[in-house]
Amino acid sequence: MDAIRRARHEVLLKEDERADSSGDEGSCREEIATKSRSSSSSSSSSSSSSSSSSSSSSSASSSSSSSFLLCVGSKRDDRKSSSPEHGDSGKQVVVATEQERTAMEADAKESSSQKELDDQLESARAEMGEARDENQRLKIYLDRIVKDYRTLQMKFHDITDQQEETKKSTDPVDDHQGIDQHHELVSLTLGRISSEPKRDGKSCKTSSQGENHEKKSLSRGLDCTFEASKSDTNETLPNLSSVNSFGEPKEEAGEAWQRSKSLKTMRGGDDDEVIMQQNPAKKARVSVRARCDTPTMNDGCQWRKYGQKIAKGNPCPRAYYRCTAAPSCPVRKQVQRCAEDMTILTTTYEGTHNHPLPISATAMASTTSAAASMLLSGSSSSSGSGPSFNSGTIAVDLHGQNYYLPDNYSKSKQFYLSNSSLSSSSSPYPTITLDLTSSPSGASSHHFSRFTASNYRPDIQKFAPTSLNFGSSESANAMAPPWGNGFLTTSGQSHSRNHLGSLNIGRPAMDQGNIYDQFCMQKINDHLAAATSQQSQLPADTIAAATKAITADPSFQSALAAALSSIIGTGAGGSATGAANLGGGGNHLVPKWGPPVTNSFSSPPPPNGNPCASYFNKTTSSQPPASSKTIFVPLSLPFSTPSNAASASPADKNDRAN
DNA sequence: CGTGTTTGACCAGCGC
DNA sequence: GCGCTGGTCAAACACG
Repeated sequence: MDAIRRARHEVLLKEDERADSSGDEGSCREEIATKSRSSSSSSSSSSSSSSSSSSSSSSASSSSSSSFLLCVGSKRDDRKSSSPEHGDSGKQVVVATEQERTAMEADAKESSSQKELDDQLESARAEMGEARDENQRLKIYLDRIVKDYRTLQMKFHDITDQQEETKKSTDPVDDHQGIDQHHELVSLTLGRISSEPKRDGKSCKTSSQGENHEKKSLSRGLDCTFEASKSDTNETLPNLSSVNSFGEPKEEAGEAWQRSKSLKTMRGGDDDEVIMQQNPAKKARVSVRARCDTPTMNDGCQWRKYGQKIAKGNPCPRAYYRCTAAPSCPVRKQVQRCAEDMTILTTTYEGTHNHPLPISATAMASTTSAAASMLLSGSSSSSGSGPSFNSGTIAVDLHGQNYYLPDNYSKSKQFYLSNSSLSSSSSPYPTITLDLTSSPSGASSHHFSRFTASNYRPDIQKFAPTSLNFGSSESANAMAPPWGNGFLTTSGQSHSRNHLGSLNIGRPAMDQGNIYDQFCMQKINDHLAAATSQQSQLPADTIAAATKAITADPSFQSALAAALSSIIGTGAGGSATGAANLGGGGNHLVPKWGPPVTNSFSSPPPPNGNPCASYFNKTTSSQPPASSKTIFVPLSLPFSTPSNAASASPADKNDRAN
């Protein structure tokens, strides 16, 4: 009781402190104090008629409630102490009985009020417990961060020491090795270093400076916990609390884009400018390669073309689009056809929408955001690619869903920063490529997308292809492909029907009213998060583990079946309504199954001669600077990939049949 | 007339 | 400093 009272008093004191302070610290204590404040204010409002919403200040109301609590205790003590007085004398007895009667009446009144107080105490106790738990969680999280930081710091020192030793021991003429090691160090710099050898050479020239810079970058990245990258100049640290609390990392890419716009294009207003100055350095691009006959993939967003260029090395023009769903939306995309296979459309997204998206656009937005987050977080975590790098998690916020990826996830080197895996080799942005043009072959793979983040290290060729199997081949056959062309750009209505059965990194798009999709994706995501959080020894198998977890869940399977039936049942209803971006293919609502493709790194091109796969093989193997790593991550990307001759999947047939 | 596209010009970054 | 390239702007144009 005493402890509770003390704790409550502490809470109230904190409330007073909060009332006094400006509240810009954003620390854990502040958060708890905030929580306690809300709880205490609610309890105080229930206890007394003068609620906190009245004209009296919050501190006054809180102090009154605290004194009230103390008063209750004293009354109880008075009652106990007054009882022995009853049997002293007859007169006193009469007086005592009268007193007792009045006391009884008072007791009756008090008992009711005491009940209320007990309730309040109970609630306060519960609130305190919650606050304590929250505090505990935050403490654990903070400890983890500090631990990670120290571990990485030690690792960094080890690496630098090793580099020094090797530099001393090896022939100084052996520049290549030095460069390689520098690459290794560069990988610690959270991905802002270009892969171009010239720059590396330049970095080697100023090795000491480079090391300092790298250390600085690393430390800064660690300070920000999950910040992916930093530019070289004058960046300010982002709001730590916002990063650590996983609140809205959504804005990161958008802010990055704002920075990329440079000063001349600050038309977006003061807010954007402030944002740009606050968080200037994060830049992640997500490239999506998909077969698409239409001029652009239909990802559900509204885009306005603002430019077109003939990029070097590709006769196909590159189109520049800007999101027009909101005037200040920083998201842009570049659309370019693959030079070697004109059916492949490469869409590069930059930024994150700062506005509510139509349901039809959430899948792409979530996926790209997730990929960008993975890229960024993976880049920061890939700094610990050394063998002894351990501990720590990567948080990937997928539109409100936080995933904690163990460090082994990053240790598997599944995600890399890159200049770009696209033809724009000079792009300094980390780019992750989601290849939806093909899927791995094999019994366990049917419609998997390829999730590729190209690496800026050509000397590293560690591939960790991982395929996700959602179960038996029958169930896989029953599953619709992750990308269909149900998404309409301008209609704002979702007609997605074909994003089941695939692992959606982000929040899935869904038919309005089709909760099965969401449920399934939620299931998948949850399972993936659970599986990845449990992985410890075999990072390359973690997704497979997640798959196991997914497929092992009968509820998921039933939900999947329900979703499928729902999709099939309502499939005919989802018709294209002539989205502007859909072009001639807008009428085709046939889901597309990617042709079976084997692992592009270890296996020959697919038998059907998928040019995209061959292209990707080229990009990954024959092009030295673009060594990429690919894992098979089924993505729920409902692009419009209409009218494709290669589309002959069972789901396709089903769709046509319906 | 409003909206979106086209396209030449412009600008910045980078390498030589 | 110059040229190249990517990215963006904005006037002109097209379309419904």
